[in-house]
Amino acid sequence: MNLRQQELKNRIDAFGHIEIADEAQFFAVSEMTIRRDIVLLEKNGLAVQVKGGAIPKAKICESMSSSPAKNAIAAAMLQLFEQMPEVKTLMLSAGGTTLAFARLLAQRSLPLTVLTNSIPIASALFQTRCKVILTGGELRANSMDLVGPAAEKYLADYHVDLLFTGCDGADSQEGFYTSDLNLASYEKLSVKISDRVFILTESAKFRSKSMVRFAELDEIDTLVTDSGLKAIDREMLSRQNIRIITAKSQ
Amino acid sequence: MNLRQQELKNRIDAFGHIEIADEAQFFAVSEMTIRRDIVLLEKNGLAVQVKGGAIPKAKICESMSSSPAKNAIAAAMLQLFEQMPEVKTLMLSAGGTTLAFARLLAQRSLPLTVLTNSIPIASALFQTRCKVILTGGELRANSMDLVGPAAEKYLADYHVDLLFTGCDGADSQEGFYTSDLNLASYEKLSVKISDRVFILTESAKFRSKSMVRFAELDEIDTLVTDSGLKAIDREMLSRQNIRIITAKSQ
DNA sequence: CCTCGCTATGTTAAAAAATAACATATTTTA
DNA sequence: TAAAATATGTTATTTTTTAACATAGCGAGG
Repeated sequence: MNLRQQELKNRIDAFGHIEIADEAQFFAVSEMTIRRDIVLLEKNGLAVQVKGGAIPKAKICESMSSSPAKNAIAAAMLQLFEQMPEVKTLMLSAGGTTLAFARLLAQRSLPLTVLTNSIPIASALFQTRCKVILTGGELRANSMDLVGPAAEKYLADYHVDLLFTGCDGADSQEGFYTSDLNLASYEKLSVKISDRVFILTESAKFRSKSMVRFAELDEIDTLVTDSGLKAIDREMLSRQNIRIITAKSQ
Repeated sequence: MNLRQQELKNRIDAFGHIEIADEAQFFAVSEMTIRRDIVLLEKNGLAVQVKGGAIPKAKICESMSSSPAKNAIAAAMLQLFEQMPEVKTLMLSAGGTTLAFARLLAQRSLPLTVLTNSIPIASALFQTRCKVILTGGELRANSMDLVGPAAEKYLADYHVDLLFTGCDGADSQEGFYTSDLNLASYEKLSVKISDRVFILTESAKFRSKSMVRFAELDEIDTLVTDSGLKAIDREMLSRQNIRIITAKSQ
């Protein structure tokens, strides 16, 4: 990336948005050149091209995209949740499905207290009636979550009515897994401080145990998943008194 | 906002972006109608119009805009900072100028440990070589900062080489002020756990004390400001052994 | 029950912006 | 230094956006 492009990015960040015509004049080059610069910045994920110019690229924060499957699960969870008006405090662990749920929650703007270790979730609930408490901790390298001993120390002082969490792998006899060691330790503690635990996960996560188990079956209250869950898994989980909610695909 | 517009917003959030042609077909209305819906969403700050469609609006997170004055101060600070290679840990308090500094720091991507209570700052330093530690705490209503007893408890365990902070008001005899009571309490503690304190602030903040003092003059090491600082203030501060760095306006 | 005024939507023409293709200049590299 | 690669400018074409006007639906008041 050349100097002009570097500086253009700075200007986009500084001003919040730039216009192609202005920048062409500022740098004394043709509009086409600025256009090409913007396309390059967009390729590198440093800016977003809008009508007459460009704006800064939002990092994962708000822009983490969800899938129809995740939305369906989140919607089913919300429906269930609305039948629990007594719940006042909940905890949302970092994850795509829990983020989808947080976005739905933001639309309702209920007066809840939400504890989370996910910046995207905190961001989604920003400026709603929810009181948002973010655990402290170290920012993970690839997702905007907070983990580490500090986050856990923080958690130890809390108690919540409900925990909503996803998983990276699941097994109908063994329990629920995550692929990150730090995260697993954090999740284990989350389960401990919560009265009831809801797992929100796509059925595809079943039959693939990943690295570390963070919850055994008897710690789980409800599983919310899509219609792809195999009958045998359904049977096994029910036998362990786990309630299964199946989201109807959209 | 009607049902279609509400649902359109959901779809924008869910998919990360939508195309006008697709949505016109999906809702069985003309493209013009979708266009009008998008400009309405944009007016309400719920989405951003891009070339062939729309994307979700990033909340304050990344998009907090900076001014040339703030950038100039941040640039001066960076220059100073680069002459201190021995510094390994620093703390950045929430604020516009400190955010501008964090953005410059992100470009250098130095192997530092940064402690902050600001989500925008954490976000700016995400995926750089900086190790970012976010204090826990309650999300403030109007800016993406973390404050409250939890944040302070968190802070109490730390020690850093340098603190960078802004202020809402300053006085060359009395010290530095902020307008928020919770924030002041947090800032006081920040000053305590830092070896050296740098104040980054526009000269316009002088001669207007705001509500609560968080630092007295003898606690401050260096003031970085623009060329608008009055000679009398400059004199006063120097007499208290405060080093003054003047950013050249851009 | 009608008509006025309001709003939402659709249609079309004009304007603006983005793209693609090619020409020219500039830098790299062998 | 010449050839190749890269960067920039110019123009024509296509796409997207805007603006202006037409139409349809709907409720309030007569």
